[in-house]
Amino acid sequence: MNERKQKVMAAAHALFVEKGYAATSVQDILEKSGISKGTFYNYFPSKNELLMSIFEKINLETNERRAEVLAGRPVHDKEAFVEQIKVKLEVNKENNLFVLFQGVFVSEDAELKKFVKQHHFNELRWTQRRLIELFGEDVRPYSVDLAVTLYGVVQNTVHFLMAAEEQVELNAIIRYAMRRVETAVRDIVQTKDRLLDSRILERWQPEMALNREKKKSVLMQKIGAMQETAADDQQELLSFLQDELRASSPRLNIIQAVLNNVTDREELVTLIHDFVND
Amino acid sequence: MNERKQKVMAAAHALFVEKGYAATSVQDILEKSGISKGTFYNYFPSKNELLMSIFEKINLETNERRAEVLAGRPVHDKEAFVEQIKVKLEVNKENNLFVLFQGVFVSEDAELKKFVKQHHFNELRWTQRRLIELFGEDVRPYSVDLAVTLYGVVQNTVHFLMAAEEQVELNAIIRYAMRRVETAVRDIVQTKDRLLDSRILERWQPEMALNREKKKSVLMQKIGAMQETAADDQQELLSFLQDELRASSPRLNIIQAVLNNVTDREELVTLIHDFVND
DNA sequence: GATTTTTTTATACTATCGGTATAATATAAG
DNA sequence: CTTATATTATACCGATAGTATAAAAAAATC
Repeated sequence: MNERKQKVMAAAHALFVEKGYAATSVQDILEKSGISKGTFYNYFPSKNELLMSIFEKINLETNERRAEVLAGRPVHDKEAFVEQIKVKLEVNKENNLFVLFQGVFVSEDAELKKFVKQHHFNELRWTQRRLIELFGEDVRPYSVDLAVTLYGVVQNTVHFLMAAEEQVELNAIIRYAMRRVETAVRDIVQTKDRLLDSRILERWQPEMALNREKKKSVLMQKIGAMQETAADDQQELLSFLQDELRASSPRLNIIQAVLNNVTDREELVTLIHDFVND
Repeated sequence: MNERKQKVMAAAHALFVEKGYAATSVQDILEKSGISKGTFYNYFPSKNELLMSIFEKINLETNERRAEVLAGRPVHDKEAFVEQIKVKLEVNKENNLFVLFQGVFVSEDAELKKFVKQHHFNELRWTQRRLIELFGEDVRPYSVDLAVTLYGVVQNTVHFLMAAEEQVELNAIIRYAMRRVETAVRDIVQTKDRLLDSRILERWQPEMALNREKKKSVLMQKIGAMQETAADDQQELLSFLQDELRASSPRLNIIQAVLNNVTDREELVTLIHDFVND
């Protein structure tokens, strides 16, 4: 991406975190990044689209950090899960996402609302999947309930402490919530106490799945493009990546290992992380 | 209050619920209520102040409905508690408060933010107190944790279902959350697992207490003013109310009974409800 | 009933907002 | 060198919350 455009995004990002979305005018962004209004609207169709670009960037980074946390550890590692939750909360805090998301709900931009809603659903689906990995298939029927509960307790506690201007000990909060979930799991599995259909989120997936296909396509094209200018030994690595990514369940560790030996891999790493963590 | 002013509030309230706060312009309110801009800014110093007036009115009505629910039932009646929680959620839904509150956080009006924050703390304090009434003094050290948990699970589930455009069965959600809390209570009391200091909200009370003194003063003045134009038999009732309200723990049932025999009691009922439920 | 005071109205105004339009200028590519 | 693209400065649009003001209407006072 254009270096200059990235500079504008960084400036806007800083202003949004500092003053909030609504309180930051386009004029502020122009002055901070030293560009003209024409250039701004050449880069971004609207202020809302700029915000979405920033969200997307944050999201990519979050997924990468979460993948790193889990790397080399079993999926049922509870400590890894706590750390992964923590990553999200840290990102939220660093980027003042709580306030930014609220600004979105106030705006009348339907696309922006949908974007944030989808993001929330993705997070719940991720939590749901991870909880099943943690506690086993027995909890699958209750996985949405548990995800909503965990998410609710953690988020509500954090927001409360922030409103009360108290120190927020993320580790303590997450571990506390996890202890509550563990007790709830035993209780719920035994009494078969279910509130929501665990497949309720699948209805919100198709669009995502399409999106995934698109990402896959972009990824394959990128690898193809790289192959055209690559040396022979690189060719082999890239071909292998293509095959492995096309598999129904790509072996992530192997991909990671191969990726480390690809030159000029920056963009590719980003794309693959995005694809794999979707 | 001015009848005309109330009509404006009702019109604005309807528009806010229908279109949201930010999307409703002052001009919209003028047209719907058929007043001029000058009159509007004579009634309300700003659009934000109008919103606060509406919040306050909603809050009074919520407290009244909650008091009615509990009337004549023991404080440890779990079903009554469920109904009281439901009252709040219904009010939130009817008035689209979730979106309205978010609009507040986006606005840069510090007073408005403070107002909503205080409202949230009051709700938590209320939940905390009721949970102790329900589960006994043993849970007091953990009452904030439990209140935040209950609140978090219920609110998050409701918001999720609304976002997913699913039907929201308030009763089922609240009862589910209560079952989780009951299990958590046993677990927590046994393991002495505490996250937050149960007195954490007391720090946010002094201002409330001042506010309460102010309400008391307004109430006493109102009764005094009514005495000046009242008949002798009314005088006695009003004097009794003053004495009783000054007591450290006013006997609510008796106040209610006496109040029923006061003529022209509308405003008084509102003030007393507000004071008593604070 | 006349006079005074208060409330309401209509209208024009300010400053700011997100976004558009355009003509001139600078930079890069062919 | 020429052409195409990117950037700039600037004026503009419609909508926003809120202010100012003078005239008209309503209410209160004498």
